[in-house]
Amino acid sequence: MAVLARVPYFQGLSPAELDRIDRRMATTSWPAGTHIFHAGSAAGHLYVVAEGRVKLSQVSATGTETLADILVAGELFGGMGTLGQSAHRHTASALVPTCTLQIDQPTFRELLAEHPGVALRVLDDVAERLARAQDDVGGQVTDTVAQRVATALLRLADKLGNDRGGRGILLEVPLSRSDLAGLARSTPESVSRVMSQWRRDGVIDSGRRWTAILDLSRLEREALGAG
Amino acid sequence: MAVLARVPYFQGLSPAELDRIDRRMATTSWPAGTHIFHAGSAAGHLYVVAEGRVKLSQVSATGTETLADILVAGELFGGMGTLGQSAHRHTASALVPTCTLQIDQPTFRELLAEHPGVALRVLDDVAERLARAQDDVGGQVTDTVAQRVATALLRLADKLGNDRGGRGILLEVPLSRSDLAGLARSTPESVSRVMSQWRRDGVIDSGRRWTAILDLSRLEREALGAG
DNA sequence: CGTAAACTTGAAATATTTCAACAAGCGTGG
DNA sequence: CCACGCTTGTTGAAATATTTCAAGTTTACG
Repeated sequence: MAVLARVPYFQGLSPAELDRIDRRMATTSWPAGTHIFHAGSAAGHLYVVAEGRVKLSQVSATGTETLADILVAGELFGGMGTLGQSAHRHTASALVPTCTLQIDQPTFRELLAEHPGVALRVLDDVAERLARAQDDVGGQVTDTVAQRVATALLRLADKLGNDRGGRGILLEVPLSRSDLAGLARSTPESVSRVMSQWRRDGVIDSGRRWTAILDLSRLEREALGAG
Repeated sequence: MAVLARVPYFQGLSPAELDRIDRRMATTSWPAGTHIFHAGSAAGHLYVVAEGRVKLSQVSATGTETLADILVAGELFGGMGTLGQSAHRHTASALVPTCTLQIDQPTFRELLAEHPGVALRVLDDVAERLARAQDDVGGQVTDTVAQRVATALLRLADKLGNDRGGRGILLEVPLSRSDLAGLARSTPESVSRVMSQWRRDGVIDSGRRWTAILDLSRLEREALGAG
C-alpha cells in the first residue's frame, strides 16, 4: 500500500481511494532471475513494477530471446495489450529482487472507469510510449550500428544510470553484448567493435556486469550522426 | 454528427450523449493535398478521421519527409501525444478530400473523464498501436528489404485494399517508390528492385497511382522469410 | 508533343554480418 | 586458494546485402 502510493498512476488519490484500489491488487515478490511470465502465455493480468528491475525480452519465431527493455519502479507492463490483447508478446523476468503489483484485466478496467484521473494518466503513459516507439522505428534502419548502440545506451543511462559526478554515469546492470545487440538490433560482434572503439577513445568503459558512460556529450553526438 | 456515430470510439453511446459530444467537436473539410498540421507545430488539438485518407509523414532532421502511415476513417491522430505532448511529431496532410473531427486537448480530457467507456476504447486503440509499433521495431533491422516491403504492402492492403476477388487486392493510393521506401525504411531504388522482381514473378502489379497484390499468400511468405 | 518527374536498371562503394579463431573473466570444485 | 573449463567478449577476414551514384526509360501533364 505504501508501494501503491508511489506508483505515478495513483498519485493524487485520497488514502481512502488508495485503500480501495489496494484491496483489488495483489503484491508479489520475485527473487532475482525469476520469470514473471512467458511470451505467448495468456495475459490475464496487468503488472506495475513496485520495486526492482524487470527485464522484458522479445522471443523470436526461432526461439531466440532479445532484450526489449528494462523497466523500473512505476512502469506498467504485462499486457498493455491486456487492454484487449489476449497473449503476452514479451517474456518478463526479474533482473534483481523485484516486487510487483498485479491486477486482473476486468478489475483494472473497472478501476479505470471509476477513476477517470487514473485512466488519463495511464493513457498519457501509453501514448508517450507509443511516441517513443514510433521514434525508434524512425531511426532504426537509417542509422548506423554505432548510432543505434549509442541511442540504446543513452536510453538505459537515462532510466537506470547512477550519476557519479565527474566520473561519468554508471549502469550497474549485467548487460551482455547480446543484450545490447538486441536493443540496438544488431549482432554481438558489431556491438563489440563499436564499444571497443569507444573504450579506446575514452567514451565509455565496461566490465562484465557494468557499463560506464564517461563522455556523455560525445555519446549524444554519436547517437545523432557520426560525431 | 452522423459522422460521429460512425467513429468506433463513440460506439454504443446514446444519441443524447453523442449530441453533447458533437457540440464540443469541430468538423473540418480538407481538399486533397492540404496540410492539416506540420511536424513541430503546437499540438493543441486531437483529430479523428471522419472521411477520406490522411497521410502522416515523419520529417527527419535534414528535412526529408518520409511516409509513416496512412489513416482511414475512425483513426485518431494529431497528438496521441496530445495526451501530454506539446508538439506534433508528424506532418499530416489529406491524401484525398477528407473530413476530420477535432477537439482541443482540455475538452478531450474532460470528455474522457465523463465517458469512461470512451476512455477505455481510446486506451485500447492506443495500446494496440503501441503493440504494433513494438512489433515493427522488432523486425526492422533483422529483416531484409524484401521482407520489410512485403510487410508494408500487407499492412496497407489490410487497411485500404479493395479485394477484387480472384484478381487480387487493389490499393488505389498514389504510392510512390519513395513513399514505400519510407514505410520499409529503405531507398526508392531498393524498393524498385524488389517490386520489379515481384512483378516478373506475378506477385504484384503496379502503375503510378495504384498497386495490386495478385498473390497474397506469396507476399505473406515473403514477409516472413525469403519465401 | 515536349518536358519534368518518377521509375528502372547497372555497377561500384560501403556497412554490416557471418564465420572463425583466440583471449579473458568468472565460478566451481578440488 | 588456485586451476580448470565454460561462457562471454574480442578481433580479423571473407561474404553479403544494401546503398549510392549514374545513366537511360517511361509516364503523366501542361
